[in-house]
Amino acid sequence: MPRAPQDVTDAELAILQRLWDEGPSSVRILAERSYGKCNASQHATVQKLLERLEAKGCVRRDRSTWPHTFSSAIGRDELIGRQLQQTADKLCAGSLQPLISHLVRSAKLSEEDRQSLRGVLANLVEENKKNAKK
Amino acid sequence: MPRAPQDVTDAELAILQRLWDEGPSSVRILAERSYGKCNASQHATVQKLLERLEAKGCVRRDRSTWPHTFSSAIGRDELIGRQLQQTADKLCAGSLQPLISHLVRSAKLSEEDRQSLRGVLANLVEENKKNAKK
DNA sequence: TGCATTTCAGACAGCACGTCTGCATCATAG
DNA sequence: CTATGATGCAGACGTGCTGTCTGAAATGCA
Repeated sequence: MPRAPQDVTDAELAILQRLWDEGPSSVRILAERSYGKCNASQHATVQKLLERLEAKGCVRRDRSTWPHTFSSAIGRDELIGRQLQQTADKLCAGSLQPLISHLVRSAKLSEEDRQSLRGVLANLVEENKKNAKK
Repeated sequence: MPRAPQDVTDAELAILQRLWDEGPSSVRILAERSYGKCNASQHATVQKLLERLEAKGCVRRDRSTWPHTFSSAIGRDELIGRQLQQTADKLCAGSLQPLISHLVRSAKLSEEDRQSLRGVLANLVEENKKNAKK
């Protein structure tokens, strides 16, 4: 049984983080921020990672500029969701509920965290009522 | 930069699931449940996976019986926690809070789910008050 | 003792992933 | 237009993980 490739690799993630933090960039900018005074092969490495990220739909490439400008196609939050769904698939038959209850039970929540959670829950109840009405 | 090995591999996880579902077992039982009428090499494969799981502290081996009896050393919930912490480390600088808020916001929660969540939250508040008192 | 089962150590192939090389392409200066 | 330097692109490579497999030693039993 062959192994399944990861959706976003560690090195790829490092690039994504930079795009999230610093916005659209060229390959050179990204490479220099990562390596500092990058040489040719390091430059090519970053380019390859971007190419793979683009193939995975995680990065957009603007070919109208020169050099090309890369920007993230998914947000941090979206990637979090994918990762969570992945662990849910592996460990909970796809259900996210066990993850939630685990987190709420085990995580050290600050008072603000609990407040915001209660708020979100209340909103959910509201929306639910609306949906039920119509 | 070398890649980091996974903590629990897919094939290893399949073995763990069986131990969780069916309790302590011998290698043969596990192999037959996985392959059905397993041959020698499949038997050895399961053995190797158990050996690696033991090295990772996920499986206990009782060498006083013959054949050895294997049982899971960690629960499903504990592994969930490890996975969650891992994604938190990668995407949220180690904080679990963003994971919680993402789940509560995005997941399709049933009415019971929300009820139980509210209950857990209330309990947390209670405990917090107690801790604050003493 | 002979036989079947299990354990153990190690080898192996396939592949993911990060890296690197060579060449084509483009923009700009002179 | 040509020279020059930066960039894009396609593909190869090494390392090491992962699942699988082989062979021999160890164990229990008739």
